[in-house]
Amino acid sequence: MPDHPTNAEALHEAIEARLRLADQRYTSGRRRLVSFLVAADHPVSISEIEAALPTLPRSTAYRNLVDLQGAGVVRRVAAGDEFVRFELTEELTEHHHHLLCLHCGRVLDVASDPLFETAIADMAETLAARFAFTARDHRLDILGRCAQCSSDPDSAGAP
Amino acid sequence: MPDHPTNAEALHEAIEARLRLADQRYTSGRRRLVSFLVAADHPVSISEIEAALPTLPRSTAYRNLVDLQGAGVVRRVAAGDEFVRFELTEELTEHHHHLLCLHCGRVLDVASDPLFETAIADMAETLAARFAFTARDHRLDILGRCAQCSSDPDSAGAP
DNA sequence: CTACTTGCAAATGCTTTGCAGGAGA
DNA sequence: TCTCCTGCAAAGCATTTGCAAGTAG
Repeated sequence: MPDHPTNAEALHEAIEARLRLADQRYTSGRRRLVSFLVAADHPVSISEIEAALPTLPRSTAYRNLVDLQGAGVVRRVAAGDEFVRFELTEELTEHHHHLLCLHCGRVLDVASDPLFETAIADMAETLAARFAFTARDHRLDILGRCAQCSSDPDSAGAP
Repeated sequence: MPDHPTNAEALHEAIEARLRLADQRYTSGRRRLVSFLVAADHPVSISEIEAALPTLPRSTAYRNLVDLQGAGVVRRVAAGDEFVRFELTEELTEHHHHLLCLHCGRVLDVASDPLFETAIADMAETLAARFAFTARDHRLDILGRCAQCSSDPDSAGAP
């Protein structure tokens, strides 16, 4: 029984509510942008957004992403060591980790599971304690080679 | 018995060797830059480098960092969601993770330990398998609040 | 000597911003 | 109708590059 929105309608309502709290509106442009983020099962780059929503000017996309971040709807993802990407915050989706393909730059979402999460949180706590650091969250990225790049050695470039 | 260089001299020799392999020279400027990375116990940003090595022009610093990356001496670190930072590769230091202060942006290195590493590697393997992804490495970032920012609520800004 | 490096300045390219018109509530 | 949003064009900035001089080997 997660406290996450469980269907598309509830999700959009939750997003609209968050925007309202920030005195912002859930316009059709923003809705298209968010819908794209929802449909993608991975963090998306600006160029993916541009390709998917050709009628949404870049400057508007950037500005919307800033606003959506401010409202706690979207967060930046520092992917490989390359491009900035965006995804819905975990309050709207679920906690997950990322698989980063070192070959093509693809980023995949992978759900963790409660056992792993407990173990990771414990480790994080232990490591943080050494520096009197207060752990609030963690991020686990797995670097390697995706299925496509394993079977097709010639593919290259970020998706 | 790590296969990492264990003292400063051996470290610089290892670095010089790597540069040679890439037909590059370990000039005094590069040595100063590397020494700064070694002395820092955390990933450093361009502005930190600039402050520490005022006589090293930015363009040269950038170019050196690119070359050092190519030689496997340095790697980029996508820290919080903010600035690019650089650190020595783990072949020259040791595997470690990062504590990211959400308040001031500070990034601290924290060594892991074999038990944790085994556990994390197993998890990574399990999660990767779900996508036929070949895990090669992992990255664990712990997000929270550093000791300084916990005691002094007013501090702000990246170091 | 020959090839790699450096420093300056100019160019790039992503991201942000100013402003006037348009849209949401 | 008041406030927020959008689009275009211009501005900002971190990073990269061209080129001529410097330097390591």
